[in-house]
Amino acid sequence: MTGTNNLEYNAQTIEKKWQEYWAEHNSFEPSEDFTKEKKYILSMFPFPSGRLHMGHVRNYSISDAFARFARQEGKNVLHPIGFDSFGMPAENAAIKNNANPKTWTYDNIEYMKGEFKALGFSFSKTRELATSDELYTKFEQGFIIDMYESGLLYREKGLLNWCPHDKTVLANEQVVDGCCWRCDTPIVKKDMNQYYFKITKYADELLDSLKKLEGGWPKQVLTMQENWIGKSNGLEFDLYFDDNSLNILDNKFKSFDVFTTRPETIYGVSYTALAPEHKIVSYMIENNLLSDDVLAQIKDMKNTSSINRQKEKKGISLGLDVLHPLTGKKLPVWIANFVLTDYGSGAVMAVPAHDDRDFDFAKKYSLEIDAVIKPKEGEHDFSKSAFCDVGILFDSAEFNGLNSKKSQYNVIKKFEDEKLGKKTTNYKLKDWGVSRQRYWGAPLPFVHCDDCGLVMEKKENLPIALPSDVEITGEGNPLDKHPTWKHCKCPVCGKDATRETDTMDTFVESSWYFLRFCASPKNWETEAFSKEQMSYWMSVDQYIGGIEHAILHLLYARFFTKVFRDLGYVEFDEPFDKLLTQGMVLKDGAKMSKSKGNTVDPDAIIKKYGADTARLFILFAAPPTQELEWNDNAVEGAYKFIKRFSDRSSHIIKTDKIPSIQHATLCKDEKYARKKVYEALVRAKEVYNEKYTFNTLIAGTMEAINALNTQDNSDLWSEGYWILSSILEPIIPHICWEISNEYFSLNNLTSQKVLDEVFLEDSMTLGVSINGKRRCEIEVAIDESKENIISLAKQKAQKWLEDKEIVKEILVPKKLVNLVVKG
RNA sequence: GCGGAUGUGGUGAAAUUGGUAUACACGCCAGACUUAGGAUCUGGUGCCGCAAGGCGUGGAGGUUCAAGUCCUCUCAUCCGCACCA
Repeated sequence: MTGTNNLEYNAQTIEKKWQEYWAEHNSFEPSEDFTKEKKYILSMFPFPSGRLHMGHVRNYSISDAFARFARQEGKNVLHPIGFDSFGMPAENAAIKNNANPKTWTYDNIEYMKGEFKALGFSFSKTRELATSDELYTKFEQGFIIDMYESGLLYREKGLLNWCPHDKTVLANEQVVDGCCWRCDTPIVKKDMNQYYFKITKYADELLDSLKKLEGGWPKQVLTMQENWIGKSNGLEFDLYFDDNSLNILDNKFKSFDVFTTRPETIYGVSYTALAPEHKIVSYMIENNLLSDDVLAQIKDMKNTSSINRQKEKKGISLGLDVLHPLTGKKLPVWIANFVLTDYGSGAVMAVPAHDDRDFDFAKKYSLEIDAVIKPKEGEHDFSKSAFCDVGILFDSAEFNGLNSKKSQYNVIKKFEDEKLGKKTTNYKLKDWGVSRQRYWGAPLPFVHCDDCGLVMEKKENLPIALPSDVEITGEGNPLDKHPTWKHCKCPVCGKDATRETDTMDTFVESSWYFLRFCASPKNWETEAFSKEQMSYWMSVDQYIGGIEHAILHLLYARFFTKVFRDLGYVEFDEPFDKLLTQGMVLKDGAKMSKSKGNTVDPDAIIKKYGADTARLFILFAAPPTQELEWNDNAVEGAYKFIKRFSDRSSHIIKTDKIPSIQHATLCKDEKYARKKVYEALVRAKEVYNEKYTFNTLIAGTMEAINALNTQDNSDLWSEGYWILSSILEPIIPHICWEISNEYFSLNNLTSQKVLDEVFLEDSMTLGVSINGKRRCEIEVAIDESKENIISLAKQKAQKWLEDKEIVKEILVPKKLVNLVVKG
C-alpha cells in the first residue's frame, strides 16, 4: 500500500539544503524579458536595527507567499528587499557603544541578510540595496537638485517642531500627540532655517487620486490620508480696525484677515480672536503697547505646548476693535490660546452662538452671544450651549428665513460681489520639512557662498558623501563640527564656501526605493532607473506593510511619484495598486516589545522548529490584516503538521507527472479525499489572487490530508501530494521542495489544473428544517425530483409534524428543505 | 467630540456572501501502543439537561419561509484624528 521512499523530517538539514540550492541557482531573479507578464510584490523594507522581529517575519512571510505563488503561475516576479539604513538609531547606538554608525549599520545588514536567508524568503539578491549606499545618495541628491530647480524644494525660516532629545527638527507628520514619534519627548517650537518640499502644491491631487486607490487600499488608510490633507472650503475676508485702534497701532496695520467655513453665521459674529503668535500681537509686543501683565500672559501662552493649551481656554483682550464687514458693528479683538497660528491666517471670527469653542470662550469672558440660526423645530437655549446644527437664519438681513446650510453660498456671493472677501480653500497639510540636524543621513547638496548665496552643488560632484572620521557625541551637528568636511569651493564662482550641514529626513529615501528596485542591476551604476524599466515593472501590484505608515511613508511616496511624473521620470500617478496592512504581532495581549519583555526571537524559533514552522504558524493563526496572538502551543502544532505532512509522503509513488485517475472507479472514501484535495486547490487560487486569507487555505490542505488518510490508494496519495505540495510551497517552501524533489522531480511546483469531475456527486445530504430550525437530514440522489425530496423530508421529520399543518414547503437546491408549519 | 474597525466555544478562528453556525487548529477528556511519555495513532469535545428536549454568534427590536450575515436602536473593546475656525 505504500511507496518505498521514506523521508525523515529534519528541518535544519532540509532548509539549509534548499536555501543553498536557491542561492546557487539564482532561483528568484526576475527576468529581463519584458514581454512576460510581470508581478511586482513588495513589502516595506526594514531599518537595520540588528535583528528581525516577528513583525518582520510576518510581513515577509506574506509577501513571500504572494511572490512564490506568482512564480508558480509563470509570472515574471520582482520581489526585492533592501534596508532603510539611514537614521537616528544608528547614531544613537554609536553614541551609546562608541561605535561608528556606518560600521554598526552594515554589520547589522549582514546579520539580517543571514536571517532572511534562514527564513527562506525568495528575494531577488542582485537588487538588494541599502539607502545609505553612496550610489543611492548620489541619485537622491540628483533628484533634490532637480526638485530645487523646479521650485519644489525651498529653504525658509520658520517656527519648527524641535525634539530636545533627538536634537533635531521634525516634520508635522512626525509629531504624535505633541511628542516626537521616535522617542516620545514633548516637542517645542523653535525658529530656524529649514528646507521644505512643496507637498502642498500637490494637496488637491493627493486627495483626489485617493479615489483611484479605493478597493485596492484599506478604507482606513484612505480616510486617514484624507483627514491629514484636511481640505476645507470657506470664506476669507478682511476685518478693518476702527479709528481708535488705528491710532493705537500707529496705522501700521489697517486690517487682518480671517477664514471661516461657516459664512452663514456672519451676522452672529460678536468678537474676533488672534493666535498668540499673530504678527499684530508681535508688533504690539515689540512696540511696548501692552502692559507687563499682558506680556507675561502672552509669553506663558506661547510657552505652553499645544497639548496643554487644549486643557483650558485662555484669552486676553487687546483693547482693539474691528468693524463688522456688513453691519459696521464694533467687534473686540482678543488673543485666544485655541487659535492656531499655522492654520488659515491665524485669526478667526467668533460666533459663540453657533460654535462650541467660541461659546466656551464667550461664557468665560462674558462676551456677547448673538444667535442668528434657530432650529427648524423647537427652541434652543442659547444661554446653555451653542446651536451647531442646520437651521433657519434670523437677524441676518436679506438672508432671514433661509436654510442656514444652503445660504453659505449666498453669503460668499455677497462678499465677492461687494469685494469684501473671497471663496477660499484651506488645507491642514503643511509643506514637508526635510532637513535634520543629524549626521547619519543623506547630506543636502547645497553650498552657502558669501557672494552667490545658497547654490546647488554640481551634479558631476555627486555624491556629497558623509565623512567617516566623525566624532559622535550627541551634542551639536557632527558635520558642522567636522574640521574640514564643510569647507568647499562655490560651484558657481569658485570662491571659498561652506557646505550645508543639514541632512535629509530618512523618509526621503523610502519615497523612491521602490522605483530603484526596478532598475536593472547591469545599469545600476549609471542610472537611478529608466523609463523603460519603470513602465514595465511599475506600479507595485501588491504592497505589504504596517498601518503605522498610513500617513508618513505612504503619503510621501505618493508625493514623490507625482513629482517624478511631472519631472518626466515616470509615467504613472500612483505607486501602489494594492496595499495590505498587516496586523500587529501580540504576546499576552500586548504588542511585542523589548520594554515589555514579551518578545519572541525569530532566530530561536527557526533553530527549534525551522523556518517552515514559523511561516506556517504566522499565516495560519490569523488572517494577515488581523492582530496575531503568539501561542507556543500552536507553534508546536504547526510543527507537528509539517512533520505529519512529511511522514505521510511515504504513501506517494514516485512520478514525473500527475497520476491520471479514473474518478468513476473510486470508492466513496476515495472520492471524498479527492474532492477535498481539489477543494483545497480551488481555495488556494482564490486566496492567493483575491482573498489573502491564508489561514483558510491552510485549513483546507489540512482537511485534504485528513481525508487522504482515510483511504490507501497510492495514486490518490500521489495526486494529492502533487497538488498539496504545490499550493503549500508559497507558505512552507523548504519541505515542499524536498517532497517535490524526492517524488516529483520538481515538476509539480507550477500552476495546477482544477478537474471539475471530482465535484460531481451522485447523492447529496440536505438539512431538513421546521420553521427554520434544523431538525434532521436526508440523503437523496443528486437529480431527485422536488416532490420526492419534500416527501422524504416530511417522512423523516414526521416527529415534529404531528398535529401541525404544513403551510409552505421550501427547497433550496443542494442545501436544505424548510417546512413551515402552523398549530 | 469626530472618523474607522471589531464583538461567534475554554483559546486562535471558519461560514460558498440570506440557506444545515462553530470548518481547521490549540487546549481538554478517553482509549491504543509503550519500561516510560511532554512522542505517535484513534475517538470525543458549543452550553444547560439523566433524558426527551431546550438554548445558543455582545444586547434589544425589526424584515424574511429562513439572519452570524440585511435594517433600526444600544452596549463594550480597540485604533486613528482631535480646539483645523
